[in-house]
Amino acid sequence: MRIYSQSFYRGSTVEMAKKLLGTYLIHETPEGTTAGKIVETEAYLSCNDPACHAARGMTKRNAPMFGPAGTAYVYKIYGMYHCFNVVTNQEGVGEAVLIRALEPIEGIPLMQERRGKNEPKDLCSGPAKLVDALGITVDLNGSSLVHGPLKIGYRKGDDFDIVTTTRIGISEGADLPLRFYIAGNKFISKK
DNA sequence: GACCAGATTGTCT
DNA sequence: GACAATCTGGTCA
Repeated sequence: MRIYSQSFYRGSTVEMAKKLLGTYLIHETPEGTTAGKIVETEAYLSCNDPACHAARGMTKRNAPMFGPAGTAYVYKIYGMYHCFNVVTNQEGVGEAVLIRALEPIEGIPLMQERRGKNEPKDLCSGPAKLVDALGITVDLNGSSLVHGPLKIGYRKGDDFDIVTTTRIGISEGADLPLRFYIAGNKFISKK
C-alpha cells in the first residue's frame, strides 16, 4: 500500500472522481484501523453546478472546499448524518469529490460495532454510512489527507470499468453526469 | 422487493 | 423559517 502525496489531488475534479475509484480510504484511530476501497464517487464543481455547496461563494460551512487539494471536507446533513469529501483542484477554486460508497477491507469487526450492523453490504454503502463505519467526525473537517490520520492510498489491483450516471439526492443540477462507480461492484449505494 | 414517512439540527435567506 | 450531497424501519405486496 502506498499513500498518495499532495500532488495527486491537484487534477481536475471530474478526473479526480474517476481516479479515486479503486483506491483505499484509510482511517487510523485509537480503537483501530478501518479501511475500504472507494467504489462510488460524485463530483461537485464550481462552475455551472447549482448543487455544489460552493456555487454561491464561500461561507462558513463550505470554507474547506476552497482550501488546498487533498483537504478533507466533512459536513453535517439532515441534522444527524455526515458526508465526507475530498477537496480537489487548485486552492481557491471550491470543488470537491463526494465519497459515496466503500467496499469494506480492513477493521470490519470495528465497522460492525460502530454501525450496529453485521451485513457487510450495510457497512459502507452510502455517504453517511461509510463516515459512520470509519469513525470519521467533524473534527477532521479541514484536515489534510496527506498528513493526518485519514488518508488515501493505492495498491495494484484488478482493472475495472467505470460507469457514469447522474448524482443522487439533490434537487438542482440533478441531470449532470457527475456520478461514477465501479461497474458490477456489489457495494455501491444504489443501482 | 418497492414505496413512504419520520427523525433532527446547523446554516443560510 | 425553510431546507438539506441521508438512513432506517415500517407497510404492503
